[in-house]
Amino acid sequence: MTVMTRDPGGGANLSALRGHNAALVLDLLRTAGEDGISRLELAERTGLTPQAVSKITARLRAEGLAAEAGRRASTGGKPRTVLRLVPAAAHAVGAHLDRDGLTLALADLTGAPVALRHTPLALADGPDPVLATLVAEVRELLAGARAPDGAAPSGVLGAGVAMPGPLDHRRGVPGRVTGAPVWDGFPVREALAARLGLPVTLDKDTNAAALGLALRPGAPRSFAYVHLGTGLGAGLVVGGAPLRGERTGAGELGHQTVQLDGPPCVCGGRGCLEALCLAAVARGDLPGAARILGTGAANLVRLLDIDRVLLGGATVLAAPGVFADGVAAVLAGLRLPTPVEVASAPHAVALGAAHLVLAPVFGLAPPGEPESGRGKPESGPAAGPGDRAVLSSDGRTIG
Amino acid sequence: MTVMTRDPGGGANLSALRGHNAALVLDLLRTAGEDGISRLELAERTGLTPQAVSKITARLRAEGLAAEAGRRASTGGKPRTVLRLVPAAAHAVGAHLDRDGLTLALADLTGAPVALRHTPLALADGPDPVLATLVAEVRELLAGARAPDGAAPSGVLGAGVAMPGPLDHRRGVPGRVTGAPVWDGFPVREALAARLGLPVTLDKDTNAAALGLALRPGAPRSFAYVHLGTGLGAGLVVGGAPLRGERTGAGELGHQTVQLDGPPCVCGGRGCLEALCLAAVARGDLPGAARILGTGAANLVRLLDIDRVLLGGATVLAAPGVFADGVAAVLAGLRLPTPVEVASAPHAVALGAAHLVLAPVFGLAPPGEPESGRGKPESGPAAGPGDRAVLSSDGRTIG
DNA sequence: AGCACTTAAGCAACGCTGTTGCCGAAGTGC
DNA sequence: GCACTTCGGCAACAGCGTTGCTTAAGTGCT
Repeated sequence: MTVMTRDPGGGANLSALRGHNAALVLDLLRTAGEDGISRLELAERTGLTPQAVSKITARLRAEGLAAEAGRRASTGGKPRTVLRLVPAAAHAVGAHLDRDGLTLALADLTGAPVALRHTPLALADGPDPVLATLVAEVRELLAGARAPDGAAPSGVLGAGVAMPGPLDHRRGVPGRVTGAPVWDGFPVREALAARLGLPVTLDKDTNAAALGLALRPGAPRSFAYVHLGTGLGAGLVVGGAPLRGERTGAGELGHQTVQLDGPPCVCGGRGCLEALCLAAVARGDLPGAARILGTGAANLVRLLDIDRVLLGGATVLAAPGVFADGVAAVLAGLRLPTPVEVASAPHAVALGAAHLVLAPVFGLAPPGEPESGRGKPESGPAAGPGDRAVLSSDGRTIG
Repeated sequence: MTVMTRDPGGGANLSALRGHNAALVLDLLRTAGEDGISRLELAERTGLTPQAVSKITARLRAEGLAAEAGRRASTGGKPRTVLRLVPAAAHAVGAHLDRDGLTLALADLTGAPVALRHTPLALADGPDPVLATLVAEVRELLAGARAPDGAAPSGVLGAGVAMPGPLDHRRGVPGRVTGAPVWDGFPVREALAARLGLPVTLDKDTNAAALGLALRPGAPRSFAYVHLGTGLGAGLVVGGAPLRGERTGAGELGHQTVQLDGPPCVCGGRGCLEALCLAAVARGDLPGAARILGTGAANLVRLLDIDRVLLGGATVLAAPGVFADGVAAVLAGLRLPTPVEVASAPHAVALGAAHLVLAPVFGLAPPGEPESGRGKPESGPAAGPGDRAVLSSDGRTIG
């Protein structure tokens, strides 16, 4: 029952312990949402003593992250006090940097959108103009999201940036972005962090979307977010956390071979799922495309033993019923009981990108940083280890 | 740097903290192997203070799990004292329950085999005769592995059992074992635990093999163990830990569709990798089988972004060069730099099964138990939470 | 040889964690 | 109005890693 999954280089001191439990409680508060949750429920769910939960929630309340919100009905004694997350206690910027446009979201601590922006933009123009636009747009976003009293949004924890792969989320650097070699190896994370004055996290668009979906209350522990738009990709969530692979390459569903002797693909292979599926779409055969997509989804379900398939992307959203039914039919034909749904959340990627920043607050493994490097301890001279100083309320620095 | 990955229901108290750090140190001692590792290196690798490492290693030495073993060369001051794991401090039984035979291994704390046994056996005979044989064989194994002074092997922590899927590692119950419906739903883990008087962990054969490979020193963080024998399956290791999926079904590589319009398969699909690959083997076309297998491996590498492909199983081992070269050629043709190797470890599954018991000692997530159940805290009335009592030296009970 | 210097590892005091035992607060139900 | 139940905070406590200092055990220059 103890369960702190190991992670090489992850010695735990008291500060880490405190942070771990605080994150755990915060996550339960987040999951409880509007309903809230009582101290005793928190104690039951965490396995901690009620007294420990009292101390932890007292700290969270002092930091402004949680607040009391009414009481439950009595069951014969003193009624339980309900605690809730304070959504406005902190915010995160999410940026979806796509081939033809930039979508920005400002999300509160619960991940709910507070402000949104969209600007056309050509990713192929390269880092300089694109990042300049991004920085300017973020500033506009934050300026436009002032509270009625004119105060800037409190506690901006950082910015999450989602863009098409391939890239390396650990180093925060894109690889050969399709059609835009100018991005290759450009240190996006560092450059943006310096210009925004905020911590920046970079991830692949599908991973960000999947993360956002994974953090919704009631989300299944494992699912695949299958995105069919101008391309085909997937975000894999296994055991509640996105599966990124060693080089952020996981989820490359588009170039799965599903036809050994199929037509050659630009990737060097034959019979790639993306090529076959998009070809069907191009000739107007949406049910055929759905069947092919369903085969890819079935492969995913069987290989990873996941609980659900979520479909998204412009092509799917243009005919959601056709794709949902087509994919579900393929799974049913293989006697796989996995439910299929269309994830129609608007701005899913931009909001998911914001979750890149929010997730660590709730104890979900952050995507960035070495994370193991085998031997590199990066013995922290900077600030006390495991401090949750991220959440002290001075994070509104922007310029 | 804090990094204790979250796990719902996983509140951490001091006892858990202690266990976590002890497991971390034990894992580094294990990884260091014969070379050993000094206290200061342990401190650097864990991020803990040298003094904390001193205390932890003192406890481990008191428990008999670690011992001093010589010193390093001086670098201008007092030479570092080398610490090593004591292999004989604890043991684990590993059982590979295959369709036609039972292989047993007794492994020491490092996972090295101390004793081995093999008996022919028909899995299809069902639980009663098979488990009776298993229990008798385990007793023979332990009796035969006495030290020169006649003492039974110290600290038998439990027994790991690996068998063909499908099954549910959480409940410890097989599903519809191919060709043997008598096993369906039989509580193997509970029944064996009661009859052996030992904790029992159940897992799929490929998962066990992959776990064993993952725990070898120098193993890559992520790899796929692809097993081609009478069937085709895979064990997936991602980030150092086996990926089992929600119902132990992950790794079902055999029924990945790689030929949309291929021949029908018993599973209900068409063009399944297993059917195509085995058909090529049956007609003597091993290079063809290797190419097909390579396509399946390439799909894995791309989907999961893993570091290496390990091949195993009787069919592969009968012509290792052909398969290794064939698979590697397919990957190279797709410009995937992933190395391909043949994992020729004998008794890989039985030893991997022993690792099912050993892994938790080193802080790797154990495969059994609810692990999250969303809300079920199973508040532990039994023994103090997180106690490492497993390793107190009275574990030799067998009757 | 002898001395200064460097590095490793243990001892003692300390701060901070969750835990335990107890008590007041705030309801229900007879 | 009183007994009972349940919630949640206060205070004392045990145990964790940390800090400051001391001792052990080498190297290298004089």
